[in-house]
Amino acid sequence: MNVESPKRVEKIKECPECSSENLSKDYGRGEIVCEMCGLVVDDYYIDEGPEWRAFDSAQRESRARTGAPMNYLIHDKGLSTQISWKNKDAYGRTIPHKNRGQIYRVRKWHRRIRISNATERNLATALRELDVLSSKMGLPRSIRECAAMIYRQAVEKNLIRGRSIEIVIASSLYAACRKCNVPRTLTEVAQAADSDEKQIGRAYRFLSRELTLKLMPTKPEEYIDRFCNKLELDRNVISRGENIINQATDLGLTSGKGPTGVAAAAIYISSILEGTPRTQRAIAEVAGVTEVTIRNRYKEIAEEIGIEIDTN
DNA sequence: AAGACGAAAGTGGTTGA
DNA sequence: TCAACAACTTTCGTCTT
Repeated sequence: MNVESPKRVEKIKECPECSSENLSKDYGRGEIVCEMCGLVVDDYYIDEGPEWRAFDSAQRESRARTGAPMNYLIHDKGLSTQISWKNKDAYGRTIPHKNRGQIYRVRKWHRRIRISNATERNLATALRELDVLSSKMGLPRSIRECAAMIYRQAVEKNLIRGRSIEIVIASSLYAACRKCNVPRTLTEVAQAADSDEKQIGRAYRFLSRELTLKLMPTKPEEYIDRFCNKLELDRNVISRGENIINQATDLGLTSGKGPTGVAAAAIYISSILEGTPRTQRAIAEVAGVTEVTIRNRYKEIAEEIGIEIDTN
């Protein structure tokens, strides 16, 4: 862990350029930006004090640090050492001249073994990228490892050629999330990776076909928990929402429909029924769909299930 | 002013010839 | 490779509270 002190030197209160106090924090990028003149006041904004515990995924996400823990998941698991270029032995004694040739050869081979070929080098940078990306998204270790495995397989099968590491890493991560039943939407991954959603999607489809990842289409209820957390809705809404989705699924209302849209509609209905309504817009935003889609879904569902919704 | 509603046109992806 | 198609989005005007 390349950790320096978590306390930043001092808190910056105003923009040095225009002395405005409207500074906004961009956690995704780790920057503090002045809203008046657009100056990036601090581009290494990471820590804002301790985050003690995270009770759920939303909190973890909002509290997580952006930086990359540097050690695990590095291609050689961070276990490598380098032989120093000083001609000293472990006790600091100078190595006699007659042994220098030997030491030199050892060093040379040691380096060559460590990051020998192109694939290993590729893997090294890729896994570093994976680490950055997944900690940005607040994903647990198990998913990183899953993504790393997928990526390794892709490397072994020579599937990366012609695709950028960035894109393949992002799609491996997306696949891993689905495999572990903690789906993130393609949009979310693309935003965090700061790259093109279409490319990631294409790479993902390619990977899943070539590696036969056999991933089922995502089920709407897997989104409910996370969306509800973001909307600060309690357990009752979540379980009622899941209930609604199950009913809708039994009635065949969900097949062919976008899972996020269905989840959003279920949450909408459920939040109203539980007395803690959220606006369509708010739900649409966290779910990554439009209000119109929510409307269409929830009308279908409400009608079939026989739930009446008063909008008064 | 904010939220919900719905019509109409547009978009990107899948399917089948 | 192309066209048809369904799902979803965008946009915009209207209605309600």
